[in-house]
Amino acid sequence: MESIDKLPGTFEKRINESKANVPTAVIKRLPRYHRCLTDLIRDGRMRISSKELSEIMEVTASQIRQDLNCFGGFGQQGYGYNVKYLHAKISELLGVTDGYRAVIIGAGNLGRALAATHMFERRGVTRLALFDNNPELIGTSICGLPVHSIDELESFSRENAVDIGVLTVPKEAAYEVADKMIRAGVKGFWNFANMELKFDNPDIIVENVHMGDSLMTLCYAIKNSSQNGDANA
Amino acid sequence: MESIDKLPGTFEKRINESKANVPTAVIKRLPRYHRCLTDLIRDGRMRISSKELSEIMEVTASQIRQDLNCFGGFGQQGYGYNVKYLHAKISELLGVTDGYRAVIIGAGNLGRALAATHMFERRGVTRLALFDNNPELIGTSICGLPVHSIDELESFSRENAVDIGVLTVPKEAAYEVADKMIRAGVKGFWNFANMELKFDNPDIIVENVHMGDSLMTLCYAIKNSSQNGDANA
DNA sequence: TAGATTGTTAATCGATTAACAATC
DNA sequence: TAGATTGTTAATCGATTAACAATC
Repeated sequence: MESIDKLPGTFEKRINESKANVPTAVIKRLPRYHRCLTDLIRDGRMRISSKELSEIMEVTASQIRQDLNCFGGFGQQGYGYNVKYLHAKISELLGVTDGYRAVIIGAGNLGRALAATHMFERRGVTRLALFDNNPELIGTSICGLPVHSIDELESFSRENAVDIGVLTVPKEAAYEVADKMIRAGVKGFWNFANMELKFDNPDIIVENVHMGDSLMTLCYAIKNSSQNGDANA
Repeated sequence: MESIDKLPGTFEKRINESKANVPTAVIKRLPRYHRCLTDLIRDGRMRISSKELSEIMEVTASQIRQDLNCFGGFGQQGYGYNVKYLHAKISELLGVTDGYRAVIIGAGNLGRALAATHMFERRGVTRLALFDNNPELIGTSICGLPVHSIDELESFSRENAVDIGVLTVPKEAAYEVADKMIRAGVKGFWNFANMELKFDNPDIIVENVHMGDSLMTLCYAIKNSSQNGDANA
């Protein structure tokens, strides 16, 4: 928005471009900026330069300025960035201020662990309920969240305007569960089912989590560290 | 290795290069190849071409051939790739055959969820125990894994040649716990403590997991999907 | 004003894709 | 042998870094 008065001749073009064409690499770095700024606020920092932030985050100052400028001029020449303002802007970009509503499907070990964290609320996401098909769990509550029957998932999602489905179901059940929710207007899935959930409709967003991939990356790095490594190195 | 007889004049150079300089981007794709090949084996497929694999995985055939060739010629011209052989080779690269040994530190909700999965053994990693400082849990067993006191962590790690520490402790405790394990010869950490664990020693490998970042990426994508998106688009 | 630091353009680097010769 | 498909080189594309003019 700031850019409008700076570049009066081209503002129409700039509005359209402001959020479009942001490189994926930049988007994936936003949560880390957000985390880092949260820490800086906690420490009472009021302002920070790209130089200093670059030292904390171990990236280049150039990258920080380039990244932030994908979304507009959040800083001020000669001053740097206002920590709280930048944090607020990035929160906005990441939808923290939109109050998305989520339900967790599957009340197994992972579902329960996700019910127990503060991860959601800390990021502006409200959890409404858990869903499972185990009659012993239905009607109980886990970490303050009611456990409902999967049979009620579609109507519940519709009536409560659920935005996000957190899938901790066995992979065989993932599509069936997701389809119900899509019919009820759910827009995004956080999928822990260890398979690539995918829909033709580009408006349905899926974030597939593969914890095992992360473990394997760790094993690869251990195997190839200088200490261990291949014998012919 | 195969490259030796193909390029007799330059083999010394090639041995050094064979595993060195593999782009990070390639390494991060290996677990997905591994998963996909596991599925193909389950389905009884014997051979596959880069073309067909590219269609299944929705990447280019060129990328698949380029990626695999970072590690040697696993295929055969005019034939493609032998599914089982390729799977075995990638398993080897990822250390699945090395039988790494892990312990989980923290028997809270996440620690328990990790105790319950088959994620580790499926990737050749053996879990030996959980550690916690809650006296009520010490001496019990969770999903077949004994829960020990944190006080025993260092000696246990040394005596049992533990390779990997899975950290599900509060972030304030992460370095203290990790340092103990490093003294005991632990080489790698799978860190869920939601902070960047980092050591000067390049032989200590850390894989920092930030589940919350993944949730935020999902929210960003929902917010910016064509359906919702910014009003001025 | 002078100093600092951004926003932005240009240069570099790395990763992906295309093309094709090698070869099974 | 002819057809298929890899391994590999060259071309393209995207992402990162460097440099500096704009400006607070």
